[in-house]
Amino acid sequence: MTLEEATAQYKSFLSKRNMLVTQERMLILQAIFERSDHFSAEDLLFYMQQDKLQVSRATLYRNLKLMAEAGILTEADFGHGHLHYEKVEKGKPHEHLVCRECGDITEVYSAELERFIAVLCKQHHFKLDSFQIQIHGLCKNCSNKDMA
Amino acid sequence: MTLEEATAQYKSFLSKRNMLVTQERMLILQAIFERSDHFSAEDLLFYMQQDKLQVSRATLYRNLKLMAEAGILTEADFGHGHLHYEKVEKGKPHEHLVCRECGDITEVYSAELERFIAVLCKQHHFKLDSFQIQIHGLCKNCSNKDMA
DNA sequence: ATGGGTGCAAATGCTTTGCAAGTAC
DNA sequence: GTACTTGCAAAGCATTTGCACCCAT
Repeated sequence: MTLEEATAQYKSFLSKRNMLVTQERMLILQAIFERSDHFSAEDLLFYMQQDKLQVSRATLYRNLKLMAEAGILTEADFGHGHLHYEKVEKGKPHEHLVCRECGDITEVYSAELERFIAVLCKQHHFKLDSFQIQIHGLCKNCSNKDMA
Repeated sequence: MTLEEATAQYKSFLSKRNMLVTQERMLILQAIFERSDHFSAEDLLFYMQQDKLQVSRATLYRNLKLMAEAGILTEADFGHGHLHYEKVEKGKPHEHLVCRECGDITEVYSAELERFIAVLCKQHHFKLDSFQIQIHGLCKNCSNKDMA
């Protein structure tokens, strides 16, 4: 998704809800598209302040939640005490390898795995919204370090 | 795992670490075995206070973390603002269906799914500690209610 | 003009921590 | 006796909220 597409999608979402297109909302969207990785609300706040993109903490938190509802971002909790956000991408993997040593998060994709999730839901008459798979352990780098 | 087995395992863990077997630790263990489901620290605190099992909040939090390290409990974060704990059971499923409506958590098991996780890790040279699969959506009951 | 939006600071909720007193070994 | 533990209250951190002022429509 490009910034332009996201902007269009967000504006449409906002107008459907009778919500306003504010400078702050556009600034946040822009800042998110200058980053490509996972980020926390505080990360983005810091980043925006560096860049002199002025938005208050409260507004940022309010809008990250809103953008998740709008389908621009996904929210994920890796048990690090804060939420992670990332841009929604078509065909984005939902599998995360979280390293307990360096905290690094690698995304992986397995179509087969995803097919199984769907089957599992069907079996349990569960209406799937979203899913995430968190795999905790040691990444390649850190397990090499461990041996040294 | 029975209370007796868990007690033995915990005592062995504690002595390996030169930690003491206190009344509080035994009370907490006991309380956990009186419950079968998922619980949060605050749930358990409330429950224990009802039962006149006196343990302070600080001690409870400290010991839940410890019991997770001891392999008696597992910690899971479903993005509800607090951690969930549950007793470790041999062959316990790691898949959770989390209902966005009623908050209910159903555990499901798929050996096939678990096999895929292992393969995925191997492919990425990732040393697996643990994993969890969270599936968010509407449970059978709530999706029926929705239609009404 | 007017209803939603923003910034600020205070509040919240879960969890952690410093410290003095208590207890298992 | 001497660590390790506990309880208390205070601190910490991410996040939310009340409210007066502001701005997009």
